[in-house]
Amino acid sequence: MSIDELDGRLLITMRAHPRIGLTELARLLGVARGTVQARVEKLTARGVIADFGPTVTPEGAGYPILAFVSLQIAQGRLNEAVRALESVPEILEVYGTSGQADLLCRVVARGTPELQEIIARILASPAVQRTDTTIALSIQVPYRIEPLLRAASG
Amino acid sequence: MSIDELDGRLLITMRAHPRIGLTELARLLGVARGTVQARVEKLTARGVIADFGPTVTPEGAGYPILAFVSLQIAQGRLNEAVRALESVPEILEVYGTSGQADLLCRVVARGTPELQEIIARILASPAVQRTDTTIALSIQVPYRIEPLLRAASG
DNA sequence: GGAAGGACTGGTCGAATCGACCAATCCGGT
DNA sequence: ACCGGATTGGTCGATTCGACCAGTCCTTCC
Repeated sequence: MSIDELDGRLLITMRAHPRIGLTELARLLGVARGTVQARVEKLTARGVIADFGPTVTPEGAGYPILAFVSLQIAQGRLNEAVRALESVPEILEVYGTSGQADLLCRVVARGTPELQEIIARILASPAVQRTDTTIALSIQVPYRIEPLLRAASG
Repeated sequence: MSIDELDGRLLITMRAHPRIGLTELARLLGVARGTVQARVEKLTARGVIADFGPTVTPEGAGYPILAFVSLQIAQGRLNEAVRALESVPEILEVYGTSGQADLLCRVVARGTPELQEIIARILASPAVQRTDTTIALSIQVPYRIEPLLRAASG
């Protein structure tokens, strides 16, 4: 269920050099190319590597506003609420949560007026009782996974 | 600052077929290969495509617990707090926020006991006054970017 | 109206990589 | 001691990349 030291170095190196070939990757890691090939296949099969696709940033695509919206849902209407949220493309991910709120949504928008529209659209669902919006004013630590990989494998 | 229809189809196709070559990609999109090549270069230069590296899932790497921790920071000690958070590998991203809290952290852990340790480590910084932890109990909508790309370009 | 610049097209070229094989070796667990 | 999985080091053909090139189309500017 976890990753070993070679897996960690492999993932870190692949992320640092995205276009690297298996041949040079094996050279950097100090192992045979077949080994690298087998490891990558396993990591992909186990779901450690979700995909190799390009990482698209919403900011770059014209959505500079980021907000976290927590929702309180009417009893027994969770699925109905989730279906409504799924239909909003600006909602990037939704988690069921512990605590005061029931759902937590990561939302992006082209601007603050559009953010207001999106929140209004969320509230339009009768399953949603209350919303609480937190706007991300600044990025203090950009998303990173390398330190975790080092900690998990080193 | 935005993306056009061809950019949108390009990104969606690249994410759907990560290992696709420029040749077949151009064929699928119905444009010349040189065009695809130029578009990809521009999207990368503009930051729309952050990287081509593999997407590593914390769950797969042995960190099944996901939580959002909001922090209240002592006046004028924001940078000090951020430095402390940076040193914790399980903290994947941190945003400065509006509202009651000052910072919002995305945290992963191997288990709930370790999560408690991480929160304790966060509170160990004198710049951090109060924490409020929300655990993600379920994934209602997994992270997605394709609907946004369709909306942005279509 | 005409000129200029950029984007797109369709083609070719050599270098490099991939993915698949193979037999031999190493290591841990039974 | 034995067995099986993992790793190694090597080769093979097919595919792709990245760089060229000249020509056409469209938009913008003079």
